[in-house]
Amino acid sequence: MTASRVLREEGGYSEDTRLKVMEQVDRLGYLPNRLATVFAGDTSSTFIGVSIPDLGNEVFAQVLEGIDRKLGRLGYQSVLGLTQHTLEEEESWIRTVLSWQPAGLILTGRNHSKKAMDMLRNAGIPIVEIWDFNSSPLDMSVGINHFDSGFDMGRYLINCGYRKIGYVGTSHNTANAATTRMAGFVEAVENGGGEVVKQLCLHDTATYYPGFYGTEQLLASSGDTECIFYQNDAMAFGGSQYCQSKGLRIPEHIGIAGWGDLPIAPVLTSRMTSMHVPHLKLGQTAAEMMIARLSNEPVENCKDVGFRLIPGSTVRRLPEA
Amino acid sequence: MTASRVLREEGGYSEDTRLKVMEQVDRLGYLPNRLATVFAGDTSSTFIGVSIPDLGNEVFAQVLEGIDRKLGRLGYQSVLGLTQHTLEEEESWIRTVLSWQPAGLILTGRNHSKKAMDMLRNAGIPIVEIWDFNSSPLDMSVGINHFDSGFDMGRYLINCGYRKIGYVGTSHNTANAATTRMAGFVEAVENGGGEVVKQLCLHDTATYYPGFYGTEQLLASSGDTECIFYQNDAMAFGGSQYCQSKGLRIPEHIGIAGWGDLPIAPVLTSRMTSMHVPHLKLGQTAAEMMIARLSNEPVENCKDVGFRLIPGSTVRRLPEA
DNA sequence: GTCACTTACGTTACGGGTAACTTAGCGCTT
DNA sequence: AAGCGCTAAGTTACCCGTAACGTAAGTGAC
Repeated sequence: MTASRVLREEGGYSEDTRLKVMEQVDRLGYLPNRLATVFAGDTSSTFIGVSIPDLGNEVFAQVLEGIDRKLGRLGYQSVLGLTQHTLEEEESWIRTVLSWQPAGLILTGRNHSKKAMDMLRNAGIPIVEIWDFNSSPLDMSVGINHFDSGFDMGRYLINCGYRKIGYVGTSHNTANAATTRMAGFVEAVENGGGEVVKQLCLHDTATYYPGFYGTEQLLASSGDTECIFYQNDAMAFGGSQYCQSKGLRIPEHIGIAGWGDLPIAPVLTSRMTSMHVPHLKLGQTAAEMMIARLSNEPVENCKDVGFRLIPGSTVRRLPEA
Repeated sequence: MTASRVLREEGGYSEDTRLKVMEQVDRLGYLPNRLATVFAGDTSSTFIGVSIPDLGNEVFAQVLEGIDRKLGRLGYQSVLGLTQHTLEEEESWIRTVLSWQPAGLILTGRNHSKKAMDMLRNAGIPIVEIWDFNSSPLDMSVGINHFDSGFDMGRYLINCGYRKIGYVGTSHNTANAATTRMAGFVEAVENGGGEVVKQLCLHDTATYYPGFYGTEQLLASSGDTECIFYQNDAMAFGGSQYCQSKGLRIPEHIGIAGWGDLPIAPVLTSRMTSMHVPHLKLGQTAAEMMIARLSNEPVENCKDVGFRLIPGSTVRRLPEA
C-alpha cells in the first residue's frame, strides 16, 4: 500500500520510505499493472479505440497520424481497427474493443450497424465520429460537409465552362463520404445545366492505379468527356498520367480535378485542381475533443473543419465573363 | 458462474439455462469485461503493441496496414505508438504499453534505448523487430537487409556508367534503416570508382516536397551531379518534378533513383528506377510470426522478405558492355 | 438398495491496485 | 499526565471473470 502511494506520488510517506520503494522498483524492474487499476474501477483506461477504413488511402493515414500524435502526447493510446469500409467489420471491432474498457472511441463515418449503435449507446463513453460532419452525432463529431464539397467542385467545373463531366471513384457496400461527395457533385452539375456523362465506381481501392485504368474505361465509353472529377487526388493523378500517356494535354484536351490535396500536389509542375481538407488537423481536433470530454472540460460537440477549393491548373481557367 | 460457462460455450449447462442466460444478456446489453479475465491471469490479452516511426511515410502506413489486417482477422488488436523516429518516444511508449499487459510487441527498427532493452527483456512476451533484418534479434525479426539494398543500388548506378552521384534523404538523431542504406550505397559507389558528390540529409520528413527542395539544394552546390539516389520514392518523385521544372530531362540530363516502389510508381509514364520491397507482406509476416509464437507453434525467428531492383527508365540504360 | 458415475449448477478464492478505514507513534497544548 | 492533532504506515474490501472444487440430483448396473 505504501508502495502504491509512493508510485502515485500521493503523499503520506517519508522520504526515507520513498527511497526504499524506488530502490526496490529499480531492482525488480517493476512495472505497475494498469489493468488492475482500471479493473478496480477507480479510473478509466487510457485506451482510445480508433476505427479507420484503410491505410492505403493516404488521407486516412494522415488523419490517424493526427489522432495518435495528439493522443500519445496526452498519455492515451490508440487501439486501431481497420474496418475495410464495411459495417460488419466495424461492428465486430466495436464489440471487441469495448470489452477492453476503452476510455473513448473515435470512429470514421456516421453510418453504423444497428447492433453497433446499441453497443455505442450503452457503452457510456465519449464517442467522436469523424470525417463526415454530422450535426446530430451520437455524441461528438468533427469533419467536413462532403455533400457541399462535392457540390462546390461541381459548380466550379460548370463555371469553368465544362458541360460533359465524368466521375471516377470506388464503390463499397455502404454509402460513405465519397458517395455523398459524388451526390453533391452530380446535383451541382445538373443544376448548372451540365451532364454527368458517366459515374464510374470501381470495386477497388481509391489509389493511383485504379485512377489510371478507371480513366481508360471512362474515356473508352464516353469519349466526349471534357473533364473528370475523381474521388481523390491519388486517383486523379493516376488519371492524369493515363491522359498524358495517350497524348491528351491537360487542361487543353481534358480537365482533371481531384479531392483531398495530398502532399504530392505541391511538387507537381501543374497544380492539381482539388479540394483542400485539413486531414492532420481533423485528426488532432478529434483527439482534442475526446480528451477535453474525458477531462470534463466543456466541449462543443460538433466541429466543421472546412475545406477550400484549390483552383489549380488542371482544369481550364474561368472564361472571361 | 453458469453464465460464464454459457458465454464461453464451455459446456456443462442445459439448453434451458443457456436460453435464460442469453435472454438476460440481450436484455442487459451485457458485454464481458475482458480486463478481468486477463487480470486474473487466466489468459493473456489480445493487445499487440505496434510501434511505427510515422505515418506520413506511405511505406510505414502500408506496413501497419499489413500488420493490423492480419492481427484483426485473428482476433488481436494493434495498440499504436508513433515514435517520430526517436528512441525516447519509443521508450516512453514501451513503458506505457507494457503496463497494459500486451500479448506481444512489434517494433520498427533494431535500435532501442538501454532502459527499453531492459524492459523488453523483462517483459517475457514475444517481440518482433521489423524493417531492419536482424540475424540476432531480441526475440524475432522480419525485414530486409538495408545495407545490401543500398549497396545493390549503388553498384547498379555504377554499372550504368554514373560516377558523380548524389544522395538526398532525411536525418534523425538515431541511426536508422535509411542511414544503413546510405552507408551501403556509398560503399558500393566508392568501391566502383565513383564519387558520392554530396550526401544531403534534411531535417524534414521523407516526403515529396523535401525531395523537391533537397534536389534544388544539391544541384546548386554540385551542379555536375549525374545521378541522384533518394531515400525513398516520394522524395525521388519530388526530385524528378524539380528537375523537370528546370528543363532537365530524365534520364538524358540526370538520373533519378528511388527506393521502396510506392503505389504511385506503376502509373508514372516513365517507370521509376527503384527498389521494390514487399511492405504489406512484411507487415503480414510480422503479424503471423507473432501469432504463431502466441499459439506455441514453431517459428523461424528471423525472416528476410527480400527486395528486388526495378531498373525502370529514370536512369540511363546499361551501356553495351 | 447400494454404489459408481454423470450432469447441472453453486461456492470459494484469486489476481493487483487502491479507497476507505484503522492503528501506532510522535509532539504539542493545557 | 491526559488529550488532541498530525503523520506514517498497515488492514480490509472491492472490482469481475474463472479455475478448482463441492454438491445435489439423476441414471444405470448389479
